[in-house]
Amino acid sequence: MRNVLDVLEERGFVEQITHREELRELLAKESVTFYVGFDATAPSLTLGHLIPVMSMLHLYRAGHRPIFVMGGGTTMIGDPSGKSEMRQMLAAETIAQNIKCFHSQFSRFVNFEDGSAIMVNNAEWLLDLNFMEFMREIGRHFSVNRMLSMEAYKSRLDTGLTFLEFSYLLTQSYDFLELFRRYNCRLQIGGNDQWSNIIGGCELVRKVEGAEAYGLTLKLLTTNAGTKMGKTEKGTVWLDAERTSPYDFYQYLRNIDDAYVESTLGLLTFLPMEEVRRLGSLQGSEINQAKEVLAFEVTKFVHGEEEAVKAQEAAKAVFGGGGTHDSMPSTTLSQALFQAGMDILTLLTELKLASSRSEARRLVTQGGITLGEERVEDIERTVTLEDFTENELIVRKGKKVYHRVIIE
RNA sequence: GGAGGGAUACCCAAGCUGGCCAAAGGGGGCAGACUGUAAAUCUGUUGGCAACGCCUUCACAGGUUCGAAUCCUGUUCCCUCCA
Repeated sequence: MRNVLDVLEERGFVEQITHREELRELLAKESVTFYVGFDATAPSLTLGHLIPVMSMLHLYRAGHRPIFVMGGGTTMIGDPSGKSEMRQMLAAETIAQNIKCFHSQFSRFVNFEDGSAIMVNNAEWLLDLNFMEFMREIGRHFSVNRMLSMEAYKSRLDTGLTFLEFSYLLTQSYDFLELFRRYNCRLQIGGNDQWSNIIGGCELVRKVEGAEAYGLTLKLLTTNAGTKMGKTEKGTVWLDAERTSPYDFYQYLRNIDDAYVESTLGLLTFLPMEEVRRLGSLQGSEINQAKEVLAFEVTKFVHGEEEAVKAQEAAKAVFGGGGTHDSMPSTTLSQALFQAGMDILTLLTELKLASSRSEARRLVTQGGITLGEERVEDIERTVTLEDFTENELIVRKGKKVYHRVIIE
C-alpha cells in the first residue's frame, strides 16, 4: 500500500511539512492521530473547507484517526493570520450553534460513533485556563522576538495588533499540546496561512513533552484572481444545500477556470491520478468534459448522487438546448399577478435577479435579460400570461443565470 | 497621561483654498462583444426612487452658511511618537 503522504503530495495537497521523512515513516508504521482546527464562524462549511476535509479523508481511509477540533475557544479570540483587520468576536451561543452544524456536516464524511474519528471543542480546555498558570507553563516557551519576525504578524505591525490577537499563537499551540496529552495526537494539518501557528504547536509539544510532533500545511484553494476559492461575488459557496443549492454548487465547479481543473480534480475528488491527469490534459473545449466530471464528482460527494444527477441534468437541459429542468432555480407566483401583466422590473426584483429596480433597469438596458427566447429591450415591457408556456417562463440573466417562473 | 495624524461608496484610495460632488482613479462586481457555460481582451455600468427631476450618502451628534465630504464644536474608534 502506498504511503498516504505520497498520495497527499501527488494530489497536490501539501505545501510545507516539518520533518518530512520522519513523518512519512511514522505514517507507514502506525495509526496516527492527527487534527485540523476549524473556526466555527459560520453555520455551515464552505467549499474551501473541502480541502482540509479531503486531506483528512485520505488519511482516515489509510487508517489514521482524525480529530476535528472546533475552535469554540479560539473563535472567541480571532486569528490575525492573513487578516488585515481584527475579526469580529462572536457570541458564545452563536459559536455553539455553529459547532452543531459543523458536527452534522462532518458526520456525512466520517464516523464519530465508533471512535475512528473524533470531534472536540477547544473551549473545553481554553475557557477555564488560569492566566498566571498558563503564562508560567506555556508562555515561557515562546520568544516574542521570534513571533515578531513571523510573516503572520509582520503585516499587522503597522496597522495595529492587539495582545489578544498576538496571543492567538499561544492558544493554538496549546491546543496541540492538549490534544497530544488527551489523544496522543502527533500531527497538525492546516492551511498554509497556519504555518506559524502549527510550528508553534509542534515546538511546544516537543519542548514540554519531549515527543515527536509534526505539522503539515495545505495549499490554499485559490482562483486566478488570488481570491479564495469558494468565495464568489455573491458570497460563499456553502456545503449546506439550504444556503447554496446543489445546482449552484455544481455550476460553480462547472465554471471553474481551465487552469485550475486538474489541480482541483486532484484535491476535491477521489479519482485516480491517471484519470485526473488525463482529464486535465484535455485541450480546448474538450476540457469542458473534465469540468463536468469535476462538478459531478464533488457535488455527488457533498450532496449525494441523486442531487448530483439532478444538478447535472438541469445544467445540460439549460445549456444544451434551452430546455428546463426541475432542479433549475425557480419561483412560483400566483397567476393573478400576471392577469393584468407584471412589468419586467418588478418581476426581476421579485425573482431576486436584481437587488433593486435600478439594477433591473440597468440589466434590461444593457441587454442582459432574456425571456424565453426573446431578449428584452424595453424597460416598459410587461409580462403577461401569454408569455408563459405551460405555466412556465424561463428568465435568463446574462449568459448563465437561469430562473424558472412557474404560475399557479 | 501628553503631542500629532486619520475615519470617504463592496475594497483600496483622491477630494478637504465651501457650490461644477452621488463624489476622480484602481480593484472587485454586473452586463455586452468575442468564446468553449473557460481565460485574456475590448465596451458599458456599478446609492435609491414615481428618474431630464427628486431623496439618502463622505465615522456619529450638533453648528456656521443661500449652500458643507470640504469650515467650527463635541463624541466615538483607529494609528504614530513621547511617558
